[in-house]
Amino acid sequence: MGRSYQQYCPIAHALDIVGERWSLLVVRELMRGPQRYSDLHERLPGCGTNVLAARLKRLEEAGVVHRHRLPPPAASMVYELTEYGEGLRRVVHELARWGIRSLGPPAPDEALHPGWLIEALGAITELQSDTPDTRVEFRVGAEVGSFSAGVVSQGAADEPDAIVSTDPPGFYHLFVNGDFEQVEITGDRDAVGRLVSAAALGPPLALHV
Amino acid sequence: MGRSYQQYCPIAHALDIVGERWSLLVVRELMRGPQRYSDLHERLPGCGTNVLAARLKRLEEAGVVHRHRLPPPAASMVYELTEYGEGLRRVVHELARWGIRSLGPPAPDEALHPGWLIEALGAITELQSDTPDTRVEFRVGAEVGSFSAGVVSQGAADEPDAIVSTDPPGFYHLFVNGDFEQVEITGDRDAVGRLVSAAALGPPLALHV
DNA sequence: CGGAATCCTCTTCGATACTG
DNA sequence: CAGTATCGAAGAGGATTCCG
Repeated sequence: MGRSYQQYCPIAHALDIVGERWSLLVVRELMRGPQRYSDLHERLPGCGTNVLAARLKRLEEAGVVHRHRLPPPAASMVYELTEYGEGLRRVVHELARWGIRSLGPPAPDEALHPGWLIEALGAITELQSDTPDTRVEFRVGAEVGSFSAGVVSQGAADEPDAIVSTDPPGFYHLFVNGDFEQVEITGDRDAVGRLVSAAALGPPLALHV
Repeated sequence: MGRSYQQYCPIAHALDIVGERWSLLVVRELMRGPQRYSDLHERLPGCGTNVLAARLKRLEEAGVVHRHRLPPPAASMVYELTEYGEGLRRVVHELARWGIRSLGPPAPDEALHPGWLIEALGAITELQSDTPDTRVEFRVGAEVGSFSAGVVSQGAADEPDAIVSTDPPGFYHLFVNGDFEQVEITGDRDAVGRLVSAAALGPPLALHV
């Protein structure tokens, strides 16, 4: 176990559990669903095997992660978030919403992992219940996801108000800069506008060091 | 600078900025307002002077913190959050909301820092706009704070629907366990109930290691 | 006195190699 | 596949010293 901050404070306590290096990225991976040790290791380049093992053990002790063996024949070990661990989804989404403002757009040829769009939509629209009747479908590169009545789902939308087609940089500029120049919209442009406004990510930062 | 995760991901990027040990606790302190170096050092026991200096430098580079000199005669240096740094408030509050579930109540004689109540109310009621007309005043130990129309403020409330008097453990049990046994309420008990429900912290965890 | 830079020890990280 | 063992490099923590 890492060293505790030794303060009676919910924030310090939370960081005692998930504040060590790699911990929240392990959680990020498990938010995609149960994963095996080697899946995690593969998706976290730079994380030593011993460090990953230590983090998983710590997270399990703290009730964030549950480790269990799959039923035979595929009798391998998988890790998954507990109900308490699922509670970190909001934390991670808020962190993503904050981080995106100083991240900058992806390079046009940046390799994004499959499923990124659905997670991005989830984080962007986290907590937004003020776009109740808006339905928008996003087609970004090879990914398709949609936002409908406050819920994000993979794949095409049913009778969307609008369809947004773009590439990852265009998607970034749409939500971070409110820039509609790099997206192609068919249908109700205002529906997209409402979604972007509701996301309320805040202005981007000039490049930092 | 610490070592980067080297991933194009808003979460990894955010953690590159504030994921190092002590960084988010520095931010927590600055959320109380501008602070001098020695104030921060005093409030972060266990944090070495070199580590604190390094974190502040990193946070300044990243546009999270702004450092400036107070006008004479008190020509000392103060650190404060930038607009971008203020954006971490939601992250920190979500972390607190998550952490509180496994923290357990404070010891009856636990020394809490002045001003804790107002921060606790802020985190607990973060994002809760579904209690528009509720006004509750809290008197917890030496601290007084109030919640009124979605806004938290220090001191007594103007014509509150209810006044809650208790000690810190009672305050904890009220919001985390929904336990009204350890609080004394004058006025509209349901107003307090609505606030507790809206907080929606989730169930507490059994003691973890 | 406030705000660090330096020095030194100890722990943790990250990479590789190895084992049930 | 799922880790443990090992080891050099980097970072944390504590005390002291230096600077304005």
